Amino acid sequence: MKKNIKPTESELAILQIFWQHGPLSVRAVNEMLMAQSKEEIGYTTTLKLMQIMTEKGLLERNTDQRSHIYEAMVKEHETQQNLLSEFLDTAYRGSASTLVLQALGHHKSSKEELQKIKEFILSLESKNTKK
Amino acid sequence: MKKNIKPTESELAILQIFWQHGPLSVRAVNEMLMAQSKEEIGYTTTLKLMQIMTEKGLLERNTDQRSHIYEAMVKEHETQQNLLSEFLDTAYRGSASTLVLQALGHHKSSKEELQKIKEFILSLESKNTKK
DNA sequence: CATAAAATACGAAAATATTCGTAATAAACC
DNA sequence: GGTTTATTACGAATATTTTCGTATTTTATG
Repeated sequence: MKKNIKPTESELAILQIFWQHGPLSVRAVNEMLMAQSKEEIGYTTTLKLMQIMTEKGLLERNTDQRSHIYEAMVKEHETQQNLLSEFLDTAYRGSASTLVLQALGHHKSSKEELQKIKEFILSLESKNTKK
Repeated sequence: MKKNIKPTESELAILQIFWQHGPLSVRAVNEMLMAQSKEEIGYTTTLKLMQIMTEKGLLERNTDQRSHIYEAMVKEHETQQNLLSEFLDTAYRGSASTLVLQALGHHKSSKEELQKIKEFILSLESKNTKK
């Protein structure tokens, strides 16, 4: 039975780093966070966050080495899906099509991406008619 | 120059009520919040939130009547757009197409909605080729 | 106009999230 | 092995959000 733990904003920023780079030490995560935000972030701040995330089950740590190595315990796709469901409900009252239209309208997608979306819609439609 | 005020979760819930029902008193909002959450919410809790929202410019109040009437000062569409941009960045690292595919995949849309989305994509594509 | 009923004002408690200082620990190096 | 250096542990300060108690104000009503 999976819990639907919702990461906070800071936690999500850290998860993104793990999803992109795989297992990392606190120092590595801290440096990457600073690199992307261009702000000073205390090392112990990052450490504490990662410890809390480990308690929550968002991360797991390996203490074999001197500097502990953490890795994400939740999948990017599943986490996005959970966040999306909530976002859809709170911001769009559940209307996925409104969200989709706005996302397409204001955020550029490449020709290939549009093509992929179109194909997906077609596959959804054929599934419906076949039924 | 528009400020990009980001409503908190509770504030968004209140905005949703205004967007759906137009100008309302504190009591009315409080009752609607309780109706949808099935939980007891103190009247002064809702009042305080609405006062804060007024300070932030999210709401405006009319004090003509005994019980003040509030209304939303931000548009649903624009607020959604702001929230969407941030959500896209933090949860999807900016990939609108990934979000769109997930939204279509996990959240049902009607035949008509899918049709509308398809047409919108076609219009985007023709704009590209014409250019 | 005195009283009761209903609303707003205000401040602060409670809950949650973020940040960091300092102590303790480990291990690297002379 | 003692000293330096880097890391983790821990607790608390700060900030933000949410909740509510109590005082004050306003209006309705007898």
